[in-house]
Amino acid sequence: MKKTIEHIAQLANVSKATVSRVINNSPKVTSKTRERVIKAIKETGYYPNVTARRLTTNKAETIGLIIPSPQDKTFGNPFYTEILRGFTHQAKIEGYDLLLFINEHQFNYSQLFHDRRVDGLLLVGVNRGDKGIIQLSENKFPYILTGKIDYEKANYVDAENRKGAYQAVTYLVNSGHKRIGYLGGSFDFVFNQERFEGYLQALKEHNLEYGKELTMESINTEESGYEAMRKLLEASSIPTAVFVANDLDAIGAMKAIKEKGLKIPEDIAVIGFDDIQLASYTEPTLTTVRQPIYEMGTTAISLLVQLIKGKKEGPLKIELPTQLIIRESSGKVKTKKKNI
Amino acid sequence: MKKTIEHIAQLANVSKATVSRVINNSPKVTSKTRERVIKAIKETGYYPNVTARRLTTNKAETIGLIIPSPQDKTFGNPFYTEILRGFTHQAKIEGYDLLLFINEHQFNYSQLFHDRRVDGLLLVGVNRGDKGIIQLSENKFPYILTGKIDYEKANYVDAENRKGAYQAVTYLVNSGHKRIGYLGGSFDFVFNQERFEGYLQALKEHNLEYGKELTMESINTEESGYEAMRKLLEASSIPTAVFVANDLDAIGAMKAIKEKGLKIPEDIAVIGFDDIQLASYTEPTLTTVRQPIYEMGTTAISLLVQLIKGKKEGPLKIELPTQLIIRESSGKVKTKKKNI
DNA sequence: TTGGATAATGTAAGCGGTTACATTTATTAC
DNA sequence: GTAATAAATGTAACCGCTTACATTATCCAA
Repeated sequence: MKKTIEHIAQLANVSKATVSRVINNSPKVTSKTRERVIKAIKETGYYPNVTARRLTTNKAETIGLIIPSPQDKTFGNPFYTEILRGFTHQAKIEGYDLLLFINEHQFNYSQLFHDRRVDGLLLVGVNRGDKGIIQLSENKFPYILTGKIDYEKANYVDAENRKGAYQAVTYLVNSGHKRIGYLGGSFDFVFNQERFEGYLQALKEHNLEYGKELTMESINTEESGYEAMRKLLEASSIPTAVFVANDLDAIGAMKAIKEKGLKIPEDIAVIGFDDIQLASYTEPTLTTVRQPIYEMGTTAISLLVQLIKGKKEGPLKIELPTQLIIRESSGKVKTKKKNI
Repeated sequence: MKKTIEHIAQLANVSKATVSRVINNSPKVTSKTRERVIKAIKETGYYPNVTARRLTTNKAETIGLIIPSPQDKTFGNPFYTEILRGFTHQAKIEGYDLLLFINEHQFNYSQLFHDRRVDGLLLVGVNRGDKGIIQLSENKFPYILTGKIDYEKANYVDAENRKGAYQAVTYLVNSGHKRIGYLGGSFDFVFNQERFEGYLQALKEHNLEYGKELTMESINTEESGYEAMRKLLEASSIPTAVFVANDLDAIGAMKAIKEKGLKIPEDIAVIGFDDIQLASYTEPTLTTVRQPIYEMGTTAISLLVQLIKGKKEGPLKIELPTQLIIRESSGKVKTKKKNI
């Protein structure tokens, strides 16, 4: 038996409109009739058809979540799982459904708005040069990014990448390190550049040397971190500490260091970025810059909903603070053999 | 300017019905009129309103994806990320949207059908005693689980857990191990029990000892694997090999073993289960039983769509084969000092 | 040329809600 | 008790599509 608002109306001996009012908690319904309607609803096990509601109200009640293509190795990063937790949690609170999409084959974001599939878009891991975002902005489609891109009008929630990196490297400097390497992801993502800039800034402020031979690119997987570190270790003069712009690379890097027979942190200190769960279980445990990933997720949803409802206007730019979590992989620089 | 099928009809000088036929590739439209309509659609940048279509056709064109609660530590497991890849990929192919839900506060699955929010449900990481599933089955709601539960009519896609575990342990036996430990997750999940049973079966077939002191429970996180292994190592007589029912626990276990000053695989061999990406980057690299996680994802979606379309009927029970991936963490048993 | 069959197109109802506006009922003031 | 006013409820149009059925156009045979 199919149940519609009509049936409930008949059962409760009222009009469809009244039933609708009860469902939507309109104040202008007598408690007597309200009870009759509620009784009818309970008896029949009626649930309003969301599709019908969405059609009349012209709202999708839905947020599109765009995640990086599965092809993209970075997708396996625990960062995404964690931020997803924040998204789902907050979306439920705000009463929005979350539609999952993968960003591949130059996926046309705008279409999701045109066919009324979503009210807003949440984009994760977008390339800094992505042109689709400009289109969204120009069409005034509500959207928010997790992470900055090269578009000054973009709405985003990010972490204080530069500051976090700066703090980490400063910590290394204060521990006596003078030759500090850098391993990080492609500048295709702004956060990677910012972390690098934080690293550079810390070096400059302390008049420490910087050179190409101290840095290596990796792509945010254990594998690439491993390879990058191996290359770095081939140089004639290797650093006494290395700041790695994300934890997965850091874990790979630690593997390379240990394989070379070097000790962490005695021979080379390592600091990562992210503070993924795994960071507490490496050997040694990983000192790292914690991003408030979960909170970035909930914040992003809240802001997006405000954009959707017109309670806020873009551009929205939020940066949440990071925190240096000190564990075993960082340490004071090894005192050189005193061969004066 | 809002665009509806009406506008296109006027522009192309045809009726709404004809436009609808063109959109839905109905064969009964002259190529002349079809072209006129297509031209009008292109000119206006018209996209059909999916909500309206869904209301008339009474289809949500949507699959609900239920993932374990964020509270649940296991959610961070790379297993989920990987299976998600399979889901999104296949859902796109089949033309279904994927709605993301989290399974918490005794979430009422059935409601999603009643309010026509979804056409089917895909449930990941469901507890073996979950009663909600019975309700789904009895209501003939299309759904599919990844992983068996205690309900013989349940539809599921799983891996050959027992067989995989059996192969792994048999491999250890063939490498000369006689005292083989087991570390695995709670029997709240059937796959854990099956893996344990595979372990037991292999022991029995080779007349090897088995005892409580050889096994320890963990919960599929590095942390718990670490703790469980530590406890196991406190026993008076420790195993020469340990089969760990999932990779994250195995990684934690390896940490505990190394911390104790023991070598892998010389002192204790370790075999995991899953073959997550990380398994290739541990030290030593982890021998493990590979599940076809991605394929489990695509298979689950395909089957679910067939259930939705009435092309198949439950119960549907699929088990995909596993494969033993041999890396460094397993090895021949250390030859005892020959004190005959 | 005509008529019957067939293909193309149009008409209009319906999907299940919401809501502006109309109508009825209750409340209050005198 | 009645009129004026406010509150509760009802009526009916509408959201933007799909589709059964009706109508018109096209084609072919006789």
